[in-house]
Amino acid sequence: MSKKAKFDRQQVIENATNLYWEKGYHATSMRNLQDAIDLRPGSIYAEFGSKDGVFKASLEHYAELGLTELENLRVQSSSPVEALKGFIKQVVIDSQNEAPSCMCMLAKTVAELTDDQPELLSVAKNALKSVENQFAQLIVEAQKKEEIGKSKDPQELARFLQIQITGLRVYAKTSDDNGPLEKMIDELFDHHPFQ
Amino acid sequence: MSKKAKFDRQQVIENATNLYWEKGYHATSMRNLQDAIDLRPGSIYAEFGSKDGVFKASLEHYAELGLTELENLRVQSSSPVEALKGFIKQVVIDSQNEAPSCMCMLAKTVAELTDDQPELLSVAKNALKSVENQFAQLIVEAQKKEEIGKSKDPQELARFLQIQITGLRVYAKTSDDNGPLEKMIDELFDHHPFQ
DNA sequence: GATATATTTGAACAATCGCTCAATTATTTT
DNA sequence: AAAATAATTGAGCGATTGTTCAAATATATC
Repeated sequence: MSKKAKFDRQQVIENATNLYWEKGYHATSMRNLQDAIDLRPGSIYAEFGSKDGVFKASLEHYAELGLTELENLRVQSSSPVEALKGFIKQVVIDSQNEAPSCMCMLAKTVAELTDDQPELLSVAKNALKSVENQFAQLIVEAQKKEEIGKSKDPQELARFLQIQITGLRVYAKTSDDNGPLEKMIDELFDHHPFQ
Repeated sequence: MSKKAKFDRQQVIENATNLYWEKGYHATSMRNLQDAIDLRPGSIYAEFGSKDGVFKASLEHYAELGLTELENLRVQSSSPVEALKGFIKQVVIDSQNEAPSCMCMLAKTVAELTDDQPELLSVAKNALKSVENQFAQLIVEAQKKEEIGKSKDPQELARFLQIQITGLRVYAKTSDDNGPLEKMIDELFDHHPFQ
């Protein structure tokens, strides 16, 4: 005695993520969103509650995307350091052609939002921390395989990588010459604080 | 036979900059702006033409602020490297308490805007490049004083610093522990690519 | 002090904002 | 097929957006 047929929630979130990722939180209107995910207001508000609700779901989906990609690269490669390097090359270099924005959606959100949106800001910060923790885990693994010195602090190295990625991605948006960036990525693990 | 008395243009731009710097381009409305700079629409549009016009003036003022601050630090210090380090500490650490936002307004703008605002995006990119060039100039000076090896490419080192600053400032917004960041800044010039 | 002229004011424009909800549609159970 | 119920629709709410402009105001010249 009810109607079950529904839109594909995963597909809706994916489309919403791509739009928010490209335009950012404030520049994306609910009408932009309605077009992008092909849903009428009633359905959106029944499912997500508000514009913020859709954005929150998008942030979480985006973070999940990144973590999954990192896992995939880890499985494909026999070396944790190679997986990390591959991930960084992908987000800094490849994302310029493929992704909705060459910016990291989480960093972009942290940069854009203020304390007027404390919950969304918190979601973005926590997601960045999750990625950092995943980095640290791969670094621990690399230490076990003697790819990285065992005296190094994994969390410190992971934080260092986060900072490099954020800096590199913003810089990539200001420049059309990837050469210097690729070189920086290639050399990332060959010097301090890794060596 | 005319009326000359006018608002203080410099003060108006300064107030506009502080608001835009804090809230970003899209989250700042013309009415927010009217309140912050205490001008009615007619005066604003007569002077700046549009919301974009005010933002452009703010970006240019912000860039000028940074370049001036860098020059001041250079004069105060006998060492170009110390001036650079002081500048970085100021924007990454001190800005958290003092500035409208701990983010760099230029990086924040590059991160937020898309090709829908090509001119504003271009102004922000060019301003970042100006700062980078100023870094390079200080590095050349440091090489003459043997503070940095003469074999190093000043533009490459300047680019490296820009990337570090951007990464560090975004990270600072996600974390409340400045300790690791201060340590990173202190060690910045002691390793590759500087040494 | 009268006149001319530039500046400043604030009401108001059309468009869009996030969001609501009565009405319609589609599915499942009886 | 009828009844029950959940999902979907889209018109439209009040508020806010960037911007305009006629009217009011203030200053410089005569």
